[in-house]
Amino acid sequence: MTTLMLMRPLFHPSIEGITVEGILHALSDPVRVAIYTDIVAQQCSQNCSTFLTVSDKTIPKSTLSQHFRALREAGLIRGEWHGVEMHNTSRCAEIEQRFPGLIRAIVNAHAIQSAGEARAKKPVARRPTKRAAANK
Amino acid sequence: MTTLMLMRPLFHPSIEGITVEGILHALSDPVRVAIYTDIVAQQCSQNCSTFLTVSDKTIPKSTLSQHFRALREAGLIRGEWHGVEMHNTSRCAEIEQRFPGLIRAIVNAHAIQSAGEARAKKPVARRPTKRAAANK
DNA sequence: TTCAATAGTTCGGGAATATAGAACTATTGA
DNA sequence: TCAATAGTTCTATATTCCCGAACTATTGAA
Repeated sequence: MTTLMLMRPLFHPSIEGITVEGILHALSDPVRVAIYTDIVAQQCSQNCSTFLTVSDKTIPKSTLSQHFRALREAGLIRGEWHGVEMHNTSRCAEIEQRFPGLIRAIVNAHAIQSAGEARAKKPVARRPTKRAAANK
Repeated sequence: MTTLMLMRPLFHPSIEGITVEGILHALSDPVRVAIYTDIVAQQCSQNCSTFLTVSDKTIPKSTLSQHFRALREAGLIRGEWHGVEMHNTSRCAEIEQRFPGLIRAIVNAHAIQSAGEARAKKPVARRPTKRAAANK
């Protein structure tokens, strides 16, 4: 006799149930924030398997599933089944109502950081210093 | 022969070393965000023992010490020894330069949430509904 | 100088949380 | 009916968090 695995329904918090701590915790993970900013950027919904690799790193799908759950239960995204696949949309309009400016500030800060990292990684995009030119 | 405990110097990240993830993670804890908002509110510095109780809950001082370290190493506060006690000041001006609007949005969101919780807890501050009045 | 008091840190182990492989569910299309 | 696909749940391991106990470091008083 084997214990059965049941597929429980998705949980989404109400607007009042959404907390700042929950949002910050959910977005304090690099994989989750990458997923979330992508979902926000594409107004259209994004499904799980779009993110099997995040910034050149392969994410196991069980881990991905947990990340999506974390985002969902923090109230950041809404997921709904369309046949065998899930459609995810951001709830940023609702959150904007409860916590004005919060999501925008976080997404913006993340963009600034990513831009900085990209600049640091690709020195070709930078005007080389005299010293660097001499070392070449 | 006992292994000795050494008191290593405080670490503070440089501005470039501060990350969004780090900030969000540090502020995703209710105790830490309470400490931080207090330090931001009082421009003057706050020492550890001010926070032995946070929202009617006693926090052990070892735990508090860890929380202060987390805030420090996320780049949110700067701590410096003044004799036997530590003075903590917020680094929000620096962070504002790197991630404009981020801290303000988070502190503001937290204030909104706290106000909502306070309203929910003290029904006297709310105009009672007819139904509530009838049940009285 | 010595010692007690004070403020905070570090250590260690138990609790909670995160990661990821394997097995599973549920839907679709052939 | 069945294989393929998309995602979830289970489980074991790894990491992180919490807090009591022991410790460091400074100050002020005897």
